[in-house]
Amino acid sequence: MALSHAIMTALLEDDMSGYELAKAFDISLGLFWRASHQQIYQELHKLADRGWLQCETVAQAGKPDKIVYALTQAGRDAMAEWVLGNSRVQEGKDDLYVKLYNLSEANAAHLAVEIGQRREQMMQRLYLYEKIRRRHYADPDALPVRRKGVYLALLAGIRQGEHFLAWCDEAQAMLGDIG
Amino acid sequence: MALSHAIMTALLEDDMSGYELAKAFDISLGLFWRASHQQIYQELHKLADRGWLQCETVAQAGKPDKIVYALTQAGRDAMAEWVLGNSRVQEGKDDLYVKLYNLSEANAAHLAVEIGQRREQMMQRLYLYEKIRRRHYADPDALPVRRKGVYLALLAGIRQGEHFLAWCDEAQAMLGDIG
DNA sequence: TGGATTTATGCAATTTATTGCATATTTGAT
DNA sequence: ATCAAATATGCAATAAATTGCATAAATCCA
Repeated sequence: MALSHAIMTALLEDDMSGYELAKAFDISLGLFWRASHQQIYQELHKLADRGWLQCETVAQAGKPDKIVYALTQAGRDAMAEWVLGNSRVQEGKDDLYVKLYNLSEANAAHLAVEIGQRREQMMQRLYLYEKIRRRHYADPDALPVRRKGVYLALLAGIRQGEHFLAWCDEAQAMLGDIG
Repeated sequence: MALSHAIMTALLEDDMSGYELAKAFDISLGLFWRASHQQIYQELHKLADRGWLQCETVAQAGKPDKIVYALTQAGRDAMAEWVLGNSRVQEGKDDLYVKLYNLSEANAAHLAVEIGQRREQMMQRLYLYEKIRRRHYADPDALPVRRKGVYLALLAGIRQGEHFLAWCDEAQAMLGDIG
């Protein structure tokens, strides 16, 4: 299980509540890992039970209380060990490509629309990630070690996104000739 | 659930047994969907129960019998309808990127090795996909409609792979300066 | 004839992920 | 006052995926 590791990674620098984590997963780490808030809350309980996280209820002005989680030393040790193990790729699964195998005159127009929507979503994401990159990773070689890793991950996401946009254009051009 | 649709897509042109499907998922469709043979066999039962597939035991010379599955008309109809619905992206989940967020002097060398392994795997895949492309999709505009869709999916996979190789090189260069 | 390998299919337990609720606090608008 | 929306946390049922077996026919090699 690696959702736990994704969560602990998000907690490396900042302590966070489940709610904050859920939002963090939409942005920074979201390119590489998705998780619902239900999953996150459940995992947080498990990690706290295992002693890798500790939690504390924090009162807030103008908002309900929150439960803030922080990595314990045991948690940090577990992470350090995990990084040295072998990674597992969980290949992305995307209906869109499977649908393309079913291309016909009857659905070409629909698929062109779907691709257009995906393109739009990716544009918005890329805009966000590019902003982060320009703001915090403008000079990658000057970054401290850990941040260099974050930079590389970000770079992979951005490149992937850019390639996807170009592909969308090609695909739509080709689909346009059919529908 | 869309494993069912991936399976039925694989059966669009050729009837296949579970064993053959499992192998087909490693190649052609494998860029976009992964499934274990256990999952496939189970899904085949469900689809047959639902009337979307029909099966037939076929004796083979020099091999055990196999159970070959074929799309029924109901199955084809269900597929045609499904394509017109909204797609769901299941974002890829990859430990490697999460690990990069944990980069340190202690693990930079290990991560460089992991990236090298991934690069190698992707090279082999790309070699296969490029071969398919050159052999069967050399002139995309001349393809029949359905094959154009397959071409577009293949193209997406190849582009993604090529970008990944380039990223690996960059990442290894950066990691080399650390470890 | 015994043993490894490939082909071929499957069950069962467990872990992960999704879906659909349920609840409660606080702000701000009507 | 009430109602919507954002914040915040959670349970339970189901679906999907993974992991670890188990079986069996046929080939090939020693």
